[in-house]
This record gives sequence, structure tokens and C-alpha cells, in this order.
Amino acid sequence: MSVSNRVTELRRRFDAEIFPAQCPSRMVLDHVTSKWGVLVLAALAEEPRRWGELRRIAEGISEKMLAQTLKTLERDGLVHREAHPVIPPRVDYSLTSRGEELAALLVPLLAWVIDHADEIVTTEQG
Amino acid sequence: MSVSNRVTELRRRFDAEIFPAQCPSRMVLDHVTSKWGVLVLAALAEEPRRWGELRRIAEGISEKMLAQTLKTLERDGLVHREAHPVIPPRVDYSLTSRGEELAALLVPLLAWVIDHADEIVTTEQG
DNA sequence: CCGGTTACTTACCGACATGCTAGTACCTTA
DNA sequence: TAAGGTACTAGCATGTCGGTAAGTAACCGG
Repeated sequence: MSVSNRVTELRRRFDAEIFPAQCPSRMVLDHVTSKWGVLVLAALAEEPRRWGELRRIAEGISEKMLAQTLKTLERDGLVHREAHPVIPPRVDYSLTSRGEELAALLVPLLAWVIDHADEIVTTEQG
Repeated sequence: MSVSNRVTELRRRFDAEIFPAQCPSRMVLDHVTSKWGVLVLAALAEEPRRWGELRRIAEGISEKMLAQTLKTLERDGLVHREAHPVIPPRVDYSLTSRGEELAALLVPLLAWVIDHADEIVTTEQG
């Protein structure tokens, strides 16, 4: 489906008030676009990661926030948690198939932001 | 470029720590994925809108937040503001070409969220 | 001269998101 | 016995985000 078709489709949805205030889509959207949710999903888009890896990749995240974010994404069925009963503990996080669908849309967005961030910040000052 | 290539590309960026804590990309990402920023960008993706229209479409947004969101997006060079010197005042908001690039990536994401929101919320309870 | 319209701005305030610091549990290695 | 690695959880402090409500400006129509 072409982009313009997508936009047209979205228009029908907006006109039909498909994005009302208390709608489930708002909730899911908040999870997906949350400050850390985006980074975690992107980090998992490439391959399964362990707790410590995620901490390092999503630089600046606290342990509390990482735990909370992962829990939310798991509840949403986007992330799969697999704990291995070994010592020291080992837990692998990966995307579910639903999560991969989402990541496929998210990654190009992130790439665009990365590519244009400097340009945009420069705009601010000019 | 294929999705898997995109992911691979992103991987190089992550490994190279292209998403560090104080990075401009984090800032831009926060604007773009902010609670109301997403909705405003999506609303403008289809056609230019007036202040009042945006208020109605992004249901639940306060005037303060709408003003703040629009100002941020304008500063980022994603939204263009055009005030007509008439009474009563008329102001049109539209996407810049940069904004349209972004919206082209954002709209499919929103569409996906809308399509899967119910399914995801159902997952929570099961 | 008073209400209505449109697009804001400002001040105030509370709640929630987030950060920081500790603490837990278990085993390994020294 | 003590330190260290891994994956958390809990409690308290804080700060920013976002909401509410009111005010501003400019003109028109009645």
C-alpha cells in the first residue's frame, strides 16, 4: 500500500474519531512511543538481548525504568522474557512476532531521526 | 532499502553508540514521540489544519499543550505556521517537507497501532 | 456596549514519571 | 570470609509534564 493511500486511510479514521481520548490505541501508543520503550524495542529489533546489554544500549536508563518498561512491553505481548535457571541468572529478552511487526515500522523512523537530528538541532539555533 | 538491511544498519549505529544519553537524536526523538506530538503530526499529515481543528482532532489536548507542541514542532522545522492578519484570527498549520518525510514513516506506525490496539489490550487481561 | 469568535498566554498546582540509593538472592572464585 | 557477578525489587525524593482556569487582543454584529 502506498504512503498516500495510508494517509487517506488514516484520514477516514480520524474523521470517524478513531483516536478518541479514552481509546485503547492511545494507551498502546503511549507504551510504544514512551521515552524508553522506543529504545528497548529498537535494541531488541536486531537480536535477543540480556538485561545488562539492554542497560548499556539504552544509555541512561535506570534499572527501575528498564524493569518497568520491559514489564509493560511484555504485558502488551511485544516482548518475550525467557529466564534460564542457571547461576548466575540469565534472562533473554526478545521480540514476539507482534513485536517484530511493530519494530519493522519503528526502525525506519528511528533511522530517520538519527539521520536528521543534527540538521534539526542546527535549525533551532539559526 | 529492505527492512532487514535497515535493522542491520541500525545495529552498526547502536554498536557505535550513536544513541548516547545527551545526543541530539534523543531530543528530537522525544519531541516526535511525545504524547501529543505524534497526534498533531498525524493530523497534519493529511492536510493543513487550523488551531481549532487540531484541538478537536487530538481529542483531549489542552490549549496549553497544543500551543507548546506546535511551537516545538515548528522549532524543529517539521511544522509550518502561517498566520493570516484577519479578524477573527486565522492561523494555518501544515507540514514542512521535512515534516512530511517524517509523517510518511509515522503514519504506518499509527495505523498499525490502531489496528492492533484491541488485540493487545485483550492480551493484557487474558 | 456587550457578547461572540479565534488564537493564544500566563499562573498555579498536582500527579505521575523518573532518578537515586539500598537491599535481596544465589552461586563462584579467591 | 569476603568480594563479585547477574537480575532484579523497594522506598523515598524530585522534577517535569500536563491539566485547569483565567486573562489578553482584536474586531464585528446586534
